[in-house]
Amino acid sequence: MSHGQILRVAINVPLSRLFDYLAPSPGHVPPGCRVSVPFGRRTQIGMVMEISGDSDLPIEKLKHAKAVLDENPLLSEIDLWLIRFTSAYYHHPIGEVVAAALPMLLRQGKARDSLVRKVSVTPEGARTDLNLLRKRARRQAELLALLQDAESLSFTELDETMPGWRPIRASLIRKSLLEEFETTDDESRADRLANVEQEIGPTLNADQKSALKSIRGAAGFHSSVIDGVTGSGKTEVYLHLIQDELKAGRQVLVVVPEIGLTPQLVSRFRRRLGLEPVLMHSGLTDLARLATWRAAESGRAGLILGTRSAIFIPLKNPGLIIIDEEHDGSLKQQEGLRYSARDLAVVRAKKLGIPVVLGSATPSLETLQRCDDGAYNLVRLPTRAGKAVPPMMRLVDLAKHDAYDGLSQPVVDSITKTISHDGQILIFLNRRGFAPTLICSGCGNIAECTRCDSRMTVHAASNLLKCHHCGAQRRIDSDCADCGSPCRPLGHGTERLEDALRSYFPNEVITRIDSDSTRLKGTMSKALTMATSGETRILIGTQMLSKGHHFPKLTLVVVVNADQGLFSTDFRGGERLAQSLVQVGGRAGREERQGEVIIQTAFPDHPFWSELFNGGYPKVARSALVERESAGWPPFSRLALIRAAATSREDAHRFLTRARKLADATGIDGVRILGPVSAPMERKAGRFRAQLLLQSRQRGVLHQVLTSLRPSLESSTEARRVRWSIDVDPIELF
DNA sequence: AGCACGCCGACT
DNA sequence: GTCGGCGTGCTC
Repeated sequence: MSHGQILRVAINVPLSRLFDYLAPSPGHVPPGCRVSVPFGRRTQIGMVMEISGDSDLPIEKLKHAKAVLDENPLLSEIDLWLIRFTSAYYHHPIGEVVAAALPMLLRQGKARDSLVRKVSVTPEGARTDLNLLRKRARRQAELLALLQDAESLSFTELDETMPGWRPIRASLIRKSLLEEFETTDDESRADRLANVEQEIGPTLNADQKSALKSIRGAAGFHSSVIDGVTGSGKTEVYLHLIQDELKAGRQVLVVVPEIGLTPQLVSRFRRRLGLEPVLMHSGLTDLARLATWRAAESGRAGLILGTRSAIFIPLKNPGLIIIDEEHDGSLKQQEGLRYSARDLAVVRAKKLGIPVVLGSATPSLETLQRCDDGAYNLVRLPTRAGKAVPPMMRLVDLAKHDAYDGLSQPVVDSITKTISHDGQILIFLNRRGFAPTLICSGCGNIAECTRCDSRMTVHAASNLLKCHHCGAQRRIDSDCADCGSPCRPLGHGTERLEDALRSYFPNEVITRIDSDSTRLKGTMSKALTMATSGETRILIGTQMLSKGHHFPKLTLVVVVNADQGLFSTDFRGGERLAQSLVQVGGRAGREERQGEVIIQTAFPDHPFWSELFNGGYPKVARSALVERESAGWPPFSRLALIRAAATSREDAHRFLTRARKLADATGIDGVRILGPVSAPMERKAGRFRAQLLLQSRQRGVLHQVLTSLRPSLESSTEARRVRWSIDVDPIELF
């Protein structure tokens, strides 16, 4: 018996099933359209995933959807397929996957082409001398300056950049210096040609040519990996591939790590391709994200450049997907829907029947293994383009040389020498192990966070103790709460290092770039401008400096302490350390002068070093693969981690014990279950954390277990008292 | 998740 | 006698 069409709708709730509704009125509602539906006591926006002739529920129990929000589907069949795949593969509620795939405004039910109120300068306003205006009306000049630079800005953008601008706008409109207009965002942000002439790139060297040939050679879906050392001209190869697609009228999606999407990269694409790349990243306003999404979906944007969430953007006419820095951890989301943009890129490209290119100077072991398997086509760019030579690396033994305030004498000497040659220096700090703590000189008590199992970090400049795990902060106590003796900082923080450098080199420009020193808006870009122009002599920073920036005079990189990575408990420790050293080392040197990398270590005899120095990253990667195979770690097995956090330790463990029982009860062979165990840092932000690790040689059985586990866990009573998640292919084991 | 219902403790 | 705590159930 037919009941007309039943809409199977995904709703943004943590439940892994669809909800059935009757169409609001007779007529066809295609999948991919949003609907507003009554859900419990409230109204929700949902996505029609499929149409069905019947329902598991009695028809009379079904409600009617209230309205269809889209005339045409927002998502194509293939886009919907990607969402279903993601939900199934990562064992994550489908409604939440839809939410992750859509820009906020679409999630909230806004029209895909909303009218936007904008303001721009009139020709007269463009000519107005700001200095003259500034004398009588400072705020008016400020607003006019913004608009002279930007051409036009929306009301929302101005609300954010210049609070209280609205009354000022009125006076400027009265003077005919500004005008107001309405537009749909797609018109204003089309894939317009930039006002720059298309720049001609350098001639490709033999390696680049053969890489291009090899990638262009195959039609339809194929995965290629460009293994190219820093400076080998990977991006040049991308540019040629992108140009091919643009000429053929197809779109290209380029995904980069969070810190890789720099203005420098964008302007390079703009100059070389002669078009404005459309951007998607966390720094954009909701409206700007919608505009990008819309430009991609409508096909008006040729090149879409974004961070991991861009992997879900619909493309009208897709031609190629590029994942740059494919080894980078930020391509994997670490909360909520824990997906890997790199892995989804490959399945998406396969479904679309288009090529995918993964690029890195330090490919992940997972990717190298798939090259060995023959699943991916590996192309190498083994030499730096032009005349540049790779940097020289050496170790400084911290057992032989005291590193007062983090700097050993050989390092100080090298810095001095580099300065005399007008070179720049980058002091690189691995994130962990560099936090100065507060210790009591009497009883040795160390200041700890009250909500986490961690020590507080001293921030001398603000006179605060901060917890880097939960964000808690408090004033530095001058005396110990227990014994009353005075407290003092212990350990080398970036601040102490900076102080030491300043006393050694008082006449040099020294800039520290990290999340603390650049929290204020604009300081980051100012610091980077100074550094890239060569004005800054010594740069101090963390991982964020190792990618995407080019410092023209940089010839010396100092790695202050690499030892935490050497003895990491995580099986990925060695791979990560090698990647970050090679990446940061790649910043050093230029055509005329060889770069130098100095690494301070207390363990110069550790076998890791001889591998790295004799065979570089490929050697480290090879031997790590051998180790992984014999230990049965990924990529030779598959992992899934079930995490739980609760206000009591017992609740977290009880939930995971239940999960383990359920997993055992499936009777599926070939899955090893470890735990539950408490997380190494058990308490974080006031919650006790524990985890259960599932491991299998075959992906299939692991997923069978998870598939049967998820619904039982969702409805288990133990789940009420915990926050829990499933992490498939975790990269952070703890 | 978000919301209502329901059943036990300290307040006007 | 009520207000409100959060345990339990449910959402087509």
